[in-house]
Amino acid sequence: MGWSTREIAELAGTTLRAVRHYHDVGLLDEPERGSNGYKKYGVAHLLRVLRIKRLTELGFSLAQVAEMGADDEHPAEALRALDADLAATIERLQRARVELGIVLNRAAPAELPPDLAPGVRDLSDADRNLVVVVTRVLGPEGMRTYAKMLENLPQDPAADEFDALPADADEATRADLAERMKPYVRALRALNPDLTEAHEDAPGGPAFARRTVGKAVAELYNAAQLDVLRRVGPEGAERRRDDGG
Amino acid sequence: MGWSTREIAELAGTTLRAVRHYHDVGLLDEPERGSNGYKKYGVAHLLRVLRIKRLTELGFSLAQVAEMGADDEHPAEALRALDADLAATIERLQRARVELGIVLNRAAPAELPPDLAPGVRDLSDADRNLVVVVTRVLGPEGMRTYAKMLENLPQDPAADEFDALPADADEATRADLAERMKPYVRALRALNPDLTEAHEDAPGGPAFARRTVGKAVAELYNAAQLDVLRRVGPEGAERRRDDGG
DNA sequence: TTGCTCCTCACGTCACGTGAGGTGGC
DNA sequence: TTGCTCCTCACGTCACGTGAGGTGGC
Repeated sequence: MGWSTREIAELAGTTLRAVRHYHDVGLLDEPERGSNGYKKYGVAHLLRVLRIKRLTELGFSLAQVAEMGADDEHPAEALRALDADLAATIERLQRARVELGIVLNRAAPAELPPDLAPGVRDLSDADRNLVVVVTRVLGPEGMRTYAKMLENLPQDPAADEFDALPADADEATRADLAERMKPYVRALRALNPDLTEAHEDAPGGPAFARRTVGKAVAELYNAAQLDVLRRVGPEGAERRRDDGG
Repeated sequence: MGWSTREIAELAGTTLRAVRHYHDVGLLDEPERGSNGYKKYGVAHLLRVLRIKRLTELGFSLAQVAEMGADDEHPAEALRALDADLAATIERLQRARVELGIVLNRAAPAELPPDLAPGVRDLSDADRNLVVVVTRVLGPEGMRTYAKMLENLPQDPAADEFDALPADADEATRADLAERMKPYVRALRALNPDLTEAHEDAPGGPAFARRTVGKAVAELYNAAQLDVLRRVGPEGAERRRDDGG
């Protein structure tokens, strides 16, 4: 009579080591031993292990299980808190699945908030990376403005040319490209007059947002591209199609 | 120029220590240092940290992130496997919430499979614990038979008396109670003829199931109750209303 | 000089997993 | 004697958390 450690473990659907761990942390009383030193577990132990297992599967830590004591009463408060946790976790995982779906469809890199994904599909690598950085510094209001812009990007006939511009492109090429991009930038500004204030509610402050985006631009585009941007925008390279400052 | 460790951590929405940990495990290259030894991070680092963070939030381990390499390609296979994992986890958590709801309504102890919960509402503590043990040893077929029995328990007018029977109840009391319980046991057997084979598909074998349930009965009821059970059932105490052997 | 940020060890946490080395009954 | 199960240390794992002690620019 009396179950071995392996037996209660299997009856409870858990492992040898888990049962011993519950002894170690004081969650489970040690049973009597046989003459050979083997533990001999009873029904009370099995019920206890089942209770521990169920509660941990529900998401309680062993410390919380210990606090809840040995009686059969489950404090309603703890249960309700856990239920809220579970609901939040489920929502988080469901959002994760949605994002996974987007990534699987190659619609956007995984680092982007899902609502920005559609507008970003046709951008170059550098542009997409810039979008990722910008989304890290804007506040909620600026984010909305920015997302709206991405959804309504005008056609830029010189976009491919800009993206492919070699770092050592000569002066004439750069000047010509800048001229042909000016109408695009004007159209962009006309379509998105609010863009100028997009950085205003940045959590780190407008100045930090501006510096951060400026640094990203400087690192993501090559020398010739940066020169073209300087010629195109009246206020310097920080103001490409992606920045609101 | 160049972000500090704290800055990329905040830009990426993670912690100082996490960024350093990514260095430690080789997931993130160390950036150049300033003359004071401070690290100076660039946009590529930020993008990398964001990628690591997004992938780990999706449920990948750091080792898996490392395997996926530094490029922007997310192996579709890994993503699909993860998606299946997420779906399973969500289902598990949703089941957990359902069970939480049952426990909150005091309808059953948390250790019971949810579909058995309704029939168990009115049982004594000992009976409920016996049900818990029985559900640990039966196979799927036996479980169905057993659940059906719990849903159709006949009325036992002597149930309260049995549950309250003191361990030192005298001979006359025990004999009388046993006589009055016999019709109940007969009715139970008539309603559930399959119960005799409920242990046949037990995963640990019928013999183990029988021994386990017998041990549980012996521990859950007191001496007088066990004596009554012996008198009531033709085959001994192991055959109370709960056992199918 | 005082604060503040940065740095590098290095041990702690949580819930066990995984041998390492030894014993006891068939 | 060989296998098998049980036992007790005790270190390992994973993704960081948390001080401990020291440095550098304002």
